[in-house]
Amino acid sequence: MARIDDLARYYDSQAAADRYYPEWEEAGLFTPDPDAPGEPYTIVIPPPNVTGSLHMGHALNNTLQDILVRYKRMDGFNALWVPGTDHAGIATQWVVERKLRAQGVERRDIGRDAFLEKVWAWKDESGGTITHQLRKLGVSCDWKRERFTMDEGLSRAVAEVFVRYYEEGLIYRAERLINWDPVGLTAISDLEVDNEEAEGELWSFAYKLDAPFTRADGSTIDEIVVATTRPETMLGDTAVAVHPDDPRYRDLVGRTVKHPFLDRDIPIVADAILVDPEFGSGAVKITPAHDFNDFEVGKRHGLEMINILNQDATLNSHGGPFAGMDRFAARDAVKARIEALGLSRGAKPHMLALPRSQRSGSVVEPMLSTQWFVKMKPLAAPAMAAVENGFTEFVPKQWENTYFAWLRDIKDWCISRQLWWGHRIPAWYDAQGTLYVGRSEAEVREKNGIGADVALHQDEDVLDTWFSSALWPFSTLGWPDRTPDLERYYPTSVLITGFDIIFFWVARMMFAGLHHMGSVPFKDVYIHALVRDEQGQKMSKTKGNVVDPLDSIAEYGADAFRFTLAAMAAQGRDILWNPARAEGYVKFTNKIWQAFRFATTHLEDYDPSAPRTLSPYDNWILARLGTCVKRVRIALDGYRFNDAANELYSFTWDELCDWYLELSKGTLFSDAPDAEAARQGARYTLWTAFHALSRLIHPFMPFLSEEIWRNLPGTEGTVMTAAFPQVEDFPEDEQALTEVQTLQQTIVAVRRIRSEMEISPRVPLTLRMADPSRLAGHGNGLRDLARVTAVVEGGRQGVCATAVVQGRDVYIPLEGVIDIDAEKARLDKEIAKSTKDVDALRKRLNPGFRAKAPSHVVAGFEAKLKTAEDRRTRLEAARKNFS
RNA sequence: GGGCGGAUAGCUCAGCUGGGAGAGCAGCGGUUUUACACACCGCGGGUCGCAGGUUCGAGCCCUGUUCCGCCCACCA
Repeated sequence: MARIDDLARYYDSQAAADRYYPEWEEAGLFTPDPDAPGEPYTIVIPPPNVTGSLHMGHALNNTLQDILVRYKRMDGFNALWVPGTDHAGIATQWVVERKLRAQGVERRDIGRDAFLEKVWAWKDESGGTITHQLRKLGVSCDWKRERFTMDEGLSRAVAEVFVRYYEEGLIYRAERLINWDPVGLTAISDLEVDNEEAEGELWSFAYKLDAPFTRADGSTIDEIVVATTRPETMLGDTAVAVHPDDPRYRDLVGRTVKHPFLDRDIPIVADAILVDPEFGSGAVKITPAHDFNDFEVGKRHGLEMINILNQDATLNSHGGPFAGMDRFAARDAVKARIEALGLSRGAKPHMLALPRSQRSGSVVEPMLSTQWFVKMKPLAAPAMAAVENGFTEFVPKQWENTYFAWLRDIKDWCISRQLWWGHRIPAWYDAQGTLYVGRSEAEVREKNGIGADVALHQDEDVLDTWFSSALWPFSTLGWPDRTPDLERYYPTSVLITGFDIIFFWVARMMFAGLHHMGSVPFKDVYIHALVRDEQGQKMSKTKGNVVDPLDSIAEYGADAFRFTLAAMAAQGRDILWNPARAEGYVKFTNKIWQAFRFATTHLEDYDPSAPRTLSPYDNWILARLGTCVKRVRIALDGYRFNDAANELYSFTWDELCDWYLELSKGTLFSDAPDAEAARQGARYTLWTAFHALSRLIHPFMPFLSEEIWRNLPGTEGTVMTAAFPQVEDFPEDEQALTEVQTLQQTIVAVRRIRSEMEISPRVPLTLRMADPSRLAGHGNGLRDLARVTAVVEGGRQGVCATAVVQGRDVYIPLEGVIDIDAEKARLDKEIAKSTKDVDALRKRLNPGFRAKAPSHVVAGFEAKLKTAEDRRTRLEAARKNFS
């Protein structure tokens, strides 16, 4: 049995973590049994990049998940939290490429297989980093079920989904205009492009008509002026578009202009969709192969699509004299050439959106390319409907708008990447280029009757990383097999993630889950904020403002660190990391620990079966505990992590420590023989309070709570699997609440008088009041907390300070203790305050209010007014005694 | 261009369905009281961005507006 001497003077979170975490893990406490009873509660982790390391966003994200999982597990749910990592195609491949490049090796030099070996080696080397860091945070995910997006099972799921989509016509291969990253040398999806505002110029030049044209009014026109921010694209121009109703150009539609230095005639077409006659010259050069709008125009008018770029964005042979030049060099060269020809028609500054690759930062080039796409409209519709119908709910709800907005206008998803690291597309071609899609080469051969003598080669491309992430909620549970886990734990209960991946991930999981599982992948989606630095800046390595969660754990301990994140996680708002808050919560862990040490001194030989009587203090704190349980549950059930944390904080500090422990001391330290039952009552209450508190704080502070649990007599096993406290365990007690409230107000009143009149806490005081019975039995409390040594029946006598507690006068005889002026001044201040109070209440209780406000509200304010008026009357009476 | 947040005490932020404005930190004053000075006791401090409106009553609802931040978008 623990004695206080066994408990460290200060709580050591790190030591507790090192002691308990491995124990929990080895005992299999993170690993639920699908056959075990209990309603399932499932969370799948947003898989971090396998070779990444923990940042504050992860820390917040996983702390919140762990709080929920621990809470639900304790509350009787069959709780599963599936951890895992993502192969992060582009990101990981690039890291390895960079490492190789440092050794002077390019991936193409060593070839695909050798390169992939290097990536796997890197994955094996650094892949455990982040999961070990997560353990430091204390997360209770089931490491036995840890998955990786490229492990065997998940790769099978990817192939399966690909084939099914393909067979249903939802995946197709086509030549389309896509976003091309000329540095990464791969196609990327719309989401991977960031548009950056940039200053550029809108530069105009003239296309000469093939022959001067005499118009109906007799005038002659020989050129048409177009404007562009990317002059080099004129090398790929195959039309000039004007608005069909534009009187300036209407008569030119159908004629042609001559390309100034390429052997090409360019038709003038009418296009009402693209052309805004108000903008620029009202004529638009059309480059169908390098501009998304122009591409559409090209399709509408059957224009030739001329790709002028190589993969690295140098000009290809279609660039004529500029072939081989970089696109930006070509831009200047083309301009110079046109200027030299006297066709330049001026330029003006122009703000433009520069599309940049999220990964490489290079300027993305719209490029005509054959890629694989997922047809989105048929998948998006059910995904929207599921949220509209409430099968999945976002918290906070406003994010549903974001979700809808994206899905509503969604375009087909380009899923092929010209990378090596990732799931290779399950498609094969024979020598004639015939395409076969299947789960494996063997299946393709079998299904299509292709013998071993016929060579097949697999598509070189891999899939967008998010293609596999989209399957995460069911692929991790064993799909496509109907595993016990899948049956039991799908759909998951809640997804906890950041708003930045609502499109990338959440929406895609929604449609994948609906399509392949027939139901939503999660019931709730809790969207949490971004963790920023103190100035509200996004944390980034280049800014040097990154706070490393591991440093924070080392500094504050995982318990306080987690509590800080939870306490700061107000819905719908970014978290500005504030070390002062963390320091404050370190003190909170200390406070709990010290209080527990105190409790321990009284629980050494605690015998729960000993006869006991409960004091009003005992009943009071137990009732308050019940309220705390209720509020914490409501808060957690509503994903109000900060509310739950604040409730625990204020209950523990303000009520348990500041009041109950102090009030219980009189009993606990009493050596009166007849106080034994009361002592046992106080011990019972102490024990009960810490028994409950350790469980209540466990989801937030797993190690501290375990340390308490283990050292609390009469507990068994681990707090991790103890039942989360129920409201019903703690009876309400109106009488105790009232009684203690009276006592508290009296004590506070006395303390204030002491403080304001500078009466030393050592000077004992007497209270005089008309009805001392109201404080009967609270002599110890008054003595210990206010150093009031006597309460006598009677009115004002001699020089007294006067306080009004709950509408009754309380006198404190101060003969010889203070000077009268101090009490006068104090009373004047009180009266002024009271008057303000009364005035405000009278104003509120105007006729309109009385007539229209609900009667209980009116009654409430009337009572308040009466109290306030009474109080002022009493204070004024006290003041008169001095005048 | 469209959409979404935020603006509340010196600082950092809570404030759920409208019912006399809160916390932590900082500040000021006091206290070696038998768990804790990482503590205890007390105090001061806000026209809730601005202007209107609805209401008996608005930090909260409506309209407008200013600043900050974010997301989406093809005006050449």
